Amino acid sequence: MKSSDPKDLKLLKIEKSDDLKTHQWVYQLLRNNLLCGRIEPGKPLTIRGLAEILQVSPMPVREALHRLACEGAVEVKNNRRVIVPSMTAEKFNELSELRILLETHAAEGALPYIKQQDIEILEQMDAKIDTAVEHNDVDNISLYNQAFHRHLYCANPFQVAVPLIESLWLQLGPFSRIAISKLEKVYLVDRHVEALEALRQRNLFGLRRAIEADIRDGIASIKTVDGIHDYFEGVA
Amino acid sequence: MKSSDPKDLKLLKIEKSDDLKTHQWVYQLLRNNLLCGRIEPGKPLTIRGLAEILQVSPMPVREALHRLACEGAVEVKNNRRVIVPSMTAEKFNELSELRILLETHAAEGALPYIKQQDIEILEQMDAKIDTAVEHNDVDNISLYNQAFHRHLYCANPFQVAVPLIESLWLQLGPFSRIAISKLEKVYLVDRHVEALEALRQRNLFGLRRAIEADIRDGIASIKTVDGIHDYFEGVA
DNA sequence: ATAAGTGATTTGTGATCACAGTTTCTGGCG
DNA sequence: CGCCAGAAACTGTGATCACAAATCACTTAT
Repeated sequence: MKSSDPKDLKLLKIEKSDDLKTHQWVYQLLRNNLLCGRIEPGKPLTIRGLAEILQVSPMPVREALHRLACEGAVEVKNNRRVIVPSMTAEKFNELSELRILLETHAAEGALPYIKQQDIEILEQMDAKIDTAVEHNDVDNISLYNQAFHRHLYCANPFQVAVPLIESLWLQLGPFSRIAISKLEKVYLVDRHVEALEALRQRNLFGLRRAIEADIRDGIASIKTVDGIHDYFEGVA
Repeated sequence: MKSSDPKDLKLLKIEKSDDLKTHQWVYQLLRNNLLCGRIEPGKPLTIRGLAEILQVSPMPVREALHRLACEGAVEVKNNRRVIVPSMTAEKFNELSELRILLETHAAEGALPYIKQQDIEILEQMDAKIDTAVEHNDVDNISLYNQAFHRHLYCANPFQVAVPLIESLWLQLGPFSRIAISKLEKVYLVDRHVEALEALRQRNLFGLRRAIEADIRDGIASIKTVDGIHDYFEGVA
């Protein structure tokens, strides 16, 4: 069996709730698997192949793939082949810089709307992250971390940056996951504690600094991976 | 005839080149019409209605609408009705701030890659903008202006911010157009000349300042529109 | 006359089919 | 043994149909 066989995929399934349209279910499922790095860069994805794996008709898969392509999570080649884009060092740096730009801005915009209840929710989320870090549960570290950031930014009811930020996460996801999975142990200074403290004090500059530090820690952590350069561009 | 009739649409058609897929043609057509403000906020769009107007099957229209929804150009309501989102003052300010953030960043990243040839192309584009301004040709002012900015940012081959920026343009487009069309005469200090001068001198800070000034001028120009607040939120 | 109820129409979604372009496999030639 | 042509399989795209949900319009009861 060729390694590029579109059907050679171990997908993390999620249950399909009834109020979810089929194409939304397929989209979220593929999205999760991309963020988890379960679908590696360079992997060709086909509509019919995925439809067979997921036991749905090709139509909802078509829509989900188009949406993911629109968000930059997958790339439609000229040959109309759909693949997970490979990462380059320059692209990685650029995406990281954009994350810092947009997320510090989003945090700043959210600060005035943060209520005590939000802080409590964020504390609970951070606790879940800590637990995941203890267990070295890379999947949940990513998922809970994103949930933490999303809840913070979405406190601003006039938020429009979050979709852009999620697009960045989607593009960084597959690569980050592969890199992080090479780490023996994920160790991070808990910048979320600093962010929470800044939220309580309504300290705008402190919040921006905590968010930026949080993102930069993640980047630095990835860059400590031994032989990280092998994972840029030319992944077989 | 009800004003909300989906078929009551005067769409600006574009010729369909042969190497363009039908759904891409529909997408670009709708995109242009949205940017031109020809489809006003609040207008309901239906798949079958558009398919009949454009004389294509519902399928490519479905894909085009989904893509536009993904980019924030149209909004899919809970009732699965698709409408052009209305603008609020807060959303407008937020989108404008994000434009400044992302575009100054993109300009900075592009500067090292700008060649003499690029500067000449940009000069020609700026001349076309000037001509459009003279003739008060709002359609082309927008189009050429976007082309100018896009060419500048895309000089960086590792560019990843442009899709995000284009999403912002799409969300601002319909509203800006309606606002600008109320102006008797578009008058702007030509910040592009300043940007070009900064490019020649490889002046990073000057370039950022020119881009920011260019965007802020546009915002200020829109805000001079008499009764601008009538066009926020509750457009009939 | 107004408002609630009910049937008819329209909507988006998903499935299936036909088709053109691409890739891949295969068989025959140099 | 290597290489290239041709066929077979596969891919994405677009069209059409069936269906459930939502909307609209008309009727009816108060």
